[in-house]
Amino acid sequence: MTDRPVRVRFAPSPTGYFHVGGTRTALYNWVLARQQGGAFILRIEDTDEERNREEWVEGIYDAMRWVGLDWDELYRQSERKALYEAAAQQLEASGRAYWCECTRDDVDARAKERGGPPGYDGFCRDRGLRRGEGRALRFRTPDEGTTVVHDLIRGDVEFDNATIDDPVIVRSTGVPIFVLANVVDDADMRISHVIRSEEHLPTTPKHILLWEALGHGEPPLYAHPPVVVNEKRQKLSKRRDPVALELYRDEGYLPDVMLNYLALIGWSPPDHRERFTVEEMVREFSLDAVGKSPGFFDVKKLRAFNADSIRALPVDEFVAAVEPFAARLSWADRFDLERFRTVAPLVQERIEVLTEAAPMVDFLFLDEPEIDETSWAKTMNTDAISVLDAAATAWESIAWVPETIGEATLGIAEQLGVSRKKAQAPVRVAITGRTVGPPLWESLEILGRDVALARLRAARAKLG
RNA sequence: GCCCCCAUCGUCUAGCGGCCUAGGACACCGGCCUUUCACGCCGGCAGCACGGGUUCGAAUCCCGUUGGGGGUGCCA
Repeated sequence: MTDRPVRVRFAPSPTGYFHVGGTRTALYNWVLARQQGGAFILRIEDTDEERNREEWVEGIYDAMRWVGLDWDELYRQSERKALYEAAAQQLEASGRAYWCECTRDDVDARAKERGGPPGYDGFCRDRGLRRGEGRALRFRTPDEGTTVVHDLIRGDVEFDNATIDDPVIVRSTGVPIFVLANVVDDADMRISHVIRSEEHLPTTPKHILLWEALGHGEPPLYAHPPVVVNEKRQKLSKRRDPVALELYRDEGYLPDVMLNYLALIGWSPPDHRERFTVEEMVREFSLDAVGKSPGFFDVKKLRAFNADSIRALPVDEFVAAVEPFAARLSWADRFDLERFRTVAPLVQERIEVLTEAAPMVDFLFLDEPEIDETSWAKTMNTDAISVLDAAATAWESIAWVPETIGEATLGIAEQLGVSRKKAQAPVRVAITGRTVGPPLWESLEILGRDVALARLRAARAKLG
């Protein structure tokens, strides 16, 4: 069984935004396939017609492409219904499945009445019902014995068959349920390893039982990596947590950083490095090195990784990466890529996500700096007037390069008997609008002497 | 309720019986550098959930307790 060719699948359902948790599951699958020279299959599990939407399917493709998880084969379950129907008929014919007309309310009511555990009680098991309106097909699970899940991450997990209810496998509408379609496809696609998140572990015995009932022999190898959780340690939810991968893409996270960080929730390379490329991961990944306990999705650490990677980017790549984000700015028409290129190295080491890049140097592109009120109030005191006047005078005749601009500006401090900080701050606010930003002397050089002097005068005028 | 999983600093983890006085990273707090911010460098805070075993020796193995999570759908 282990010498079967490696064929893995990632099987998302298009019922919402593409999830960071799902990205990690996809990554583990993809890495194993690439490492073993196997196939990575993308299977869209769109059997639930009520909840699926075509735009979510597109979202899956976009997200996978963004992080570079390319697939070798693509399937959609909505196009494979005949296969599931055939499997259902086979199970019915062999007596392993039966039609049931109980509604959810019936099942609940009976459970309550007998005071036992909730769940289906096998009411229609031997009623010999035929297919018909309002009837669903249930799989008859064994009443005795145990089913063992051999899990590559967790070891053997044993389930008592008596605790496994008969699951519905075909809805009364004729549409197959996840468990059926999933097993039929895994068999048909000759999947060797089923790697899916921990939440599926409790239903895995049903998959195995079904697999055997269908006569497929040895089931695939299973591996259930732990779930990714939020700060309250609950499974990330599309509803309450910011988990859409596209959210991170739009905020300016690098795709390789996403993969690196996500891989680290539950796995680390043999030498304990934290930063690695996908190539390195393909080389070193091993399922039995995947941890068992749930991991918190820590955006702060993600940001730190991202900042680090942005800094390490060759300048040209950094500039190219910023361009699409600049295009979304409210002042996008004023943005100039070549001018940005001149400050890019200075910006690069000061941001954590790409969306922060252009706004940090907006004053280089706008006609007038956008004044931050707090910064202004903090710096534009009575000393500021003499500082601004002195700067204007000093700047008139010097060579317009960072070194001399710096010398001249800091010279004001001595001349006026104020601290260097005090001399620099009002000038920075007059020029950039804020107390913090990229190195000022370099910024001034790019801005040019005329514009610089004009901004000094404008600020001076506002002070009266 | 029942079934299943999990348990090392706040967080992600290293550790797979002696190398542990428990290592790294993020976060946080100091300091240095410095035209602001950031980078960089130096330092600090902080953890084996609890109780029993097994063993010469346990963070590591076993049992129990507690805690957390997942499942229990005609969702996936």
